[in-house]
Amino acid sequence: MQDIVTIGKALSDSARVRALLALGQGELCLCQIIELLALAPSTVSKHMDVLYQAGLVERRKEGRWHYFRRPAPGKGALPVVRGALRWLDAAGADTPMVLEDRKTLCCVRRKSRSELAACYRG
Amino acid sequence: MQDIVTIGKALSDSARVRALLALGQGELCLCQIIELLALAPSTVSKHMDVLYQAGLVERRKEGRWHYFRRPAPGKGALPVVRGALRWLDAAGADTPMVLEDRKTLCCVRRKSRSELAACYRG
DNA sequence: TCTATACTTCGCCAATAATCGAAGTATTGG
DNA sequence: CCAATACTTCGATTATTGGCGAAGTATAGA
Repeated sequence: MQDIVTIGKALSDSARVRALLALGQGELCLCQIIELLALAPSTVSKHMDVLYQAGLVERRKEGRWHYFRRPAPGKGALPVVRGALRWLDAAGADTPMVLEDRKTLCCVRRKSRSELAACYRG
Repeated sequence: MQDIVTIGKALSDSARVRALLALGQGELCLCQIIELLALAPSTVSKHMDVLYQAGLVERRKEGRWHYFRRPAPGKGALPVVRGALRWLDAAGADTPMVLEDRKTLCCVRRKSRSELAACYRG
């Protein structure tokens, strides 16, 4: 019950939903998500923490980079979380925003570290 | 995409989630939902409107009573809505709050019109 | 037609949430 | 050790939301 509301809250903001759907394509570093969403680093960091607290993403730290990914569909995550992600994927499949983000992500993935780090400077 | 966020918002409040899960048991009149949630009529009315705008409930007016129900699982409602309700039912199944509400609802259903209308007076 | 009922809408307030920039922390390459 | 990087946390601001009671609306029964 509290799970449901927490997950509902997590899915009640378009930035978070976009991030989650983008993660459907695979793991991303925070700076890549910042680039995708075009929001301030502190804002994106907070959004990702909301998703993490809800169990919708896992975090991994590699040096100074923080990576986020979906829990593997098969294992680990609570059924309520897996169900939410299944719903999200079905609901988001090939909607205009998702397709656009997918295109943006292709560009983002090609960017170098220093290009991505620009968000912290300017 | 906007659908997802709208549904997410609708599911981000425990009063609305409880109402939706209660409606899984069948149609309810607003005053019954007011009784279940123990909130002011205006508050509950607003909550039900949020659910309605998200497509998660249908409304029916019979005289002065306003009834709410889930869209039939098989037809009408958008797939995104049906998926959300399926997820909700799986996630909410037999959680303590749901079981308690189910018990409360049994009492509520037994109440007379004038007993239910008490919420509008005091 | 008048009154009671069962709502909805409005106006307000308090609490929560989204956003940013600035300051703080951890890591790492020089 | 120092500077730069890649964050996170803090503090402030603004926007949104949840809550209530009071006033408004629609229906029904006397």
